[in-house]
Amino acid sequence: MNKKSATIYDISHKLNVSVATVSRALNDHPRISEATKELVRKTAKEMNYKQNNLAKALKSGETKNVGIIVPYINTNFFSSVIRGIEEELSLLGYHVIICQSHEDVNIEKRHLNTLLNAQVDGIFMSVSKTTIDTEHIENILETTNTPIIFFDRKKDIAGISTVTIDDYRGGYMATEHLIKEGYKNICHFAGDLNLEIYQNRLNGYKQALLDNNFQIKEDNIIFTGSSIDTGIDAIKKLWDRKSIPDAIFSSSDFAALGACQELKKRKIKIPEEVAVIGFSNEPFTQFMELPMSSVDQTPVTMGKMAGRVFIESVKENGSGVSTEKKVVLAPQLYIRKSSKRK
Amino acid sequence: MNKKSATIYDISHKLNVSVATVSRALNDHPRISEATKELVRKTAKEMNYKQNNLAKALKSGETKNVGIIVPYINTNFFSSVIRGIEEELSLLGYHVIICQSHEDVNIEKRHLNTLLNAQVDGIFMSVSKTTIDTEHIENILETTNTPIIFFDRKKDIAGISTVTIDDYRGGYMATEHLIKEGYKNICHFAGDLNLEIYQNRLNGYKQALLDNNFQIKEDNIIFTGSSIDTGIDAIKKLWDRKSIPDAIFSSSDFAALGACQELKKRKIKIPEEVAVIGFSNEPFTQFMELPMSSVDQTPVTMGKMAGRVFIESVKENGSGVSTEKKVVLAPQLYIRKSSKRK
DNA sequence: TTGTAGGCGTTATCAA
DNA sequence: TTGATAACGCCTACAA
Repeated sequence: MNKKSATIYDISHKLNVSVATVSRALNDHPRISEATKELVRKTAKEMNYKQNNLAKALKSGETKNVGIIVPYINTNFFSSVIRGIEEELSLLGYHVIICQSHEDVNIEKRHLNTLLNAQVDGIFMSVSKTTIDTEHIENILETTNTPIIFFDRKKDIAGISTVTIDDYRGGYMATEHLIKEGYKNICHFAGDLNLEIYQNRLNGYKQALLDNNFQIKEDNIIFTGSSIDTGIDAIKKLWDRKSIPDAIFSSSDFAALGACQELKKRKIKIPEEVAVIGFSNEPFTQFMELPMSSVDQTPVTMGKMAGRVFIESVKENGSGVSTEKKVVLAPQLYIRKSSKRK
Repeated sequence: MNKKSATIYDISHKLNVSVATVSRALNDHPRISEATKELVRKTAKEMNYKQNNLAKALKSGETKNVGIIVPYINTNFFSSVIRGIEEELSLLGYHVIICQSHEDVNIEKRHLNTLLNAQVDGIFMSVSKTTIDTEHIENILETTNTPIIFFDRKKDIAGISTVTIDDYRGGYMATEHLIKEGYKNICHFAGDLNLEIYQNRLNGYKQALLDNNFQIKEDNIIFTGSSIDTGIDAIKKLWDRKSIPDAIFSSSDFAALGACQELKKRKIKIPEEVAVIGFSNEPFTQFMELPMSSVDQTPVTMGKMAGRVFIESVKENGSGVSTEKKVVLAPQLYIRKSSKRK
């Protein structure tokens, strides 16, 4: 009952030629007569022959598979990056293997290991929030030839190429925009500073303030997560004290959304009394009651770039040298009603 | 400069034992002394040995990889289903390979083939809109043992398990809800009827009308796509003629969104003058200016169920018998402001 | 132009 | 308890 697919042996038997001939014919080897090629191809089709990439990979050392590790796949940002990578690489015959770390460094480690065991040709990853130590990653670099490419959430490790957006500039642009709109007391919802992206957004915010002769008030920096609830809590916290901000630059769209909800509840008008601007340009931002300004991360482009960086590193690996690439994409500010007072 | 990872041969050399012993020790074979096991494991770690799953797969015939083909990965629905599948299967040591068909049956075919070449243990798929003929799929069934599982967008093919939601019931529920709210002239935005899901949603809509003594007016069935623009166009078309509906049940959230936008533009009040209800419960629906009612498809659950169906079929395949499963999940109606008149 | 044979890294069978 | 060896399916020197 088991249908085993035909191998080149089966074909060679049927045709009374050697396996080598079959293999070469199937691979369009120049020194095989057109007649045999034709014959082999025809019978291969008849016998429903399918090449076993496993065997080929075992021989060649190339699986034509790459792994991707992200915290969760079902967010607009990560699924869009994956889309970009897949579109860039599937044309070149690569398959894309997806793993979710659930923001847990131990799961991340496990996936890294199983991907390596699966002999992937490369690994794309955005580190989890709990990835503080990076020994497990550096270790791979030292002991294997498998290229690793960080996208978005990177760590500074020599020899690893990265594709990111300029989060600093994103933070700067958002803050500067608020200043130009006349807001005076701008607060920032900062994310987990263990991740560079949030560190950079915060720094951009700070520098924009300084460059415009504003003071940086530590009280105006609230740490939130990337959920609606943390945004709600942040508003509660802010309004419980004296100095109330007139603008919020949030490092997360979801926290910004929570802020909008809580502000509405308190009958505080956006953007008249308080401006709100988020980060990521999640699809929902443009459909909100009050369309929300946000910083776009061009995720599909990021994925495509990451794919290209990988391809280059594969080529280089063949030639011996290997230099890391650091691609930095420009963020794009989408200004909508939530931050336009003028 | 090339770092080649250690094999069991390297270990066997170093320890002066046979490869067989090493292999058995690593696999915790009962008839190997604890001492050698310990020694082997220790040196394996020292030499940074990593099992080559390729070789193992070649031998065993199991790659522990499954393929998933979806139109696009970066939509909430598909990425959530994938999340479910990944979470269910990664625990069992499987990896998940993602392919996008871009709604093109030819790309779908190509992916199907390369996945088969990659020796995946199973294939999950949601067919593309251009998949009319299913010969290429039936062919796989006949010539391989690779189980195929359809989720959401299925085709009726004997021997293929499916996991779907009850779209008929979803359509019925949505329409009935509108009727109970007192709407009298309910129109339907139908999707591509080549896909069963849209056929079923339409049928549910019709039956709900009939069961409540409403007439089915063919004019009230507008064919839209799954984009905002098609929803806008639909409203234009409807309002250009005499009998204007007082409720819209859209088979797509995006078309429903387009409708809301166009209605607002025309100063037509939702839900007082016209009710709107969508399908898919996309994240943006709850954050809209006027939160929109929608039918939830429980995508993560769908993915998990699909994973389980696959596992069962793997077990069965070992035992010889193989019966197809048809899992139908219950849709969930989320009633929000856009359809509550009372 | 075609054939022979070895090897990729494992596991499993048969001996010892 | 361990060892030798064949086999998984393919590719590729080397030979013919």
